[in-house]
Amino acid sequence: MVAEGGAAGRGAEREINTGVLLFIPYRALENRVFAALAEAGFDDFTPAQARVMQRIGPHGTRLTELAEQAQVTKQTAGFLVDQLEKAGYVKRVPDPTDRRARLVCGAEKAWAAKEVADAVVADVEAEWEAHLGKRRMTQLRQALTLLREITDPYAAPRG
Amino acid sequence: MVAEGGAAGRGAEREINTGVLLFIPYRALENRVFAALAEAGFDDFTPAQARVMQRIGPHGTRLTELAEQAQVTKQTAGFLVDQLEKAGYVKRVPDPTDRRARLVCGAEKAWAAKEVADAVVADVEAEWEAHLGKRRMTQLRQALTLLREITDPYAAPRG
DNA sequence: CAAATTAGTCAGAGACTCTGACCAATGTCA
DNA sequence: TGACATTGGTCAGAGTCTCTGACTAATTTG
Repeated sequence: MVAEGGAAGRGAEREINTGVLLFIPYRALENRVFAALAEAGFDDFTPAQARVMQRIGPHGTRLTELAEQAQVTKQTAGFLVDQLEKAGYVKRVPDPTDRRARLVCGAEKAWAAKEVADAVVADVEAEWEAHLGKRRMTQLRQALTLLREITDPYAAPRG
Repeated sequence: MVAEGGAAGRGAEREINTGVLLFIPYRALENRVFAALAEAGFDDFTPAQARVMQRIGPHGTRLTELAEQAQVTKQTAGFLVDQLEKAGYVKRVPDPTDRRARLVCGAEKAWAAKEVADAVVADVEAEWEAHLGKRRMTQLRQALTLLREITDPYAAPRG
């Protein structure tokens, strides 16, 4: 994967795997958001839980759908939602259109946390833009959005 | 900004968090590499182990350094290296410069797996380039490399 | 040499994720 | 309508990942 087969060791950044290149800023952003949330008192959920919570739509989302989007099994998603429910971030309500299903909905606490998270993301994006320049930042987002078409099985169909 | 709440709804891709945008292709690439490795018979290690193995330099790397770069504790890194050692992917040799330390070195099996992985990464990058166009792909990598300067605590600082 | 630092291990616990088995509601189709 | 497959979800159990805390041993510092 990474490593630098024949190329020299530490200095040689010429051929860094694009995957790693993507992961590094992702991880940095996640860390920042997480730290800020903890500082704001939202320290009672975990990254795994957050990755599920993030995907809850404004009108609630089914467990199975959350599982697919987060790329975990429905059992895992169920486990994580249980924790989130106990911590007061989400609630489950019956799905009026299907008596088998329930909708996982965000609670007040979740929206409050989202507000904090959104603010940090905005900060970090601003820092990145300052470093890259406005043009390059826009290009970056455009390229990533385009890439999503062929890498995200759950991308909203364009058009 | 604005919580637009529609993040999960199908139409609203206007304000997708840059973090998610980074994560989607990263995950897609990782999945592809992992599937290809499994198909080639390298099915006896896990993603977590791979993330450590990936960071082993050509001349071996200390456990502590692996831990820092992979952003896990040294205990976790040690645990993962134990598994990799049992599976025959790495070996530990004494560090000639420090008798406390040992260097984690890749074994033949690791280089063989790396060859498979590199090939898949090249394939996927080619697909991405085909989708984005050569110019945009280059810009993407440039932007990410630049971003690394402020998001990767282990980036080679000098030029 | 004493003290502080650094490399690494051991032990224990919590968190994450999976497979397999299962139940209940829904959809399909003759 | 009634058998059958599908879909939404849970329960149980196991393996993996990760952390904190406490510890040993070698190195560095003064």
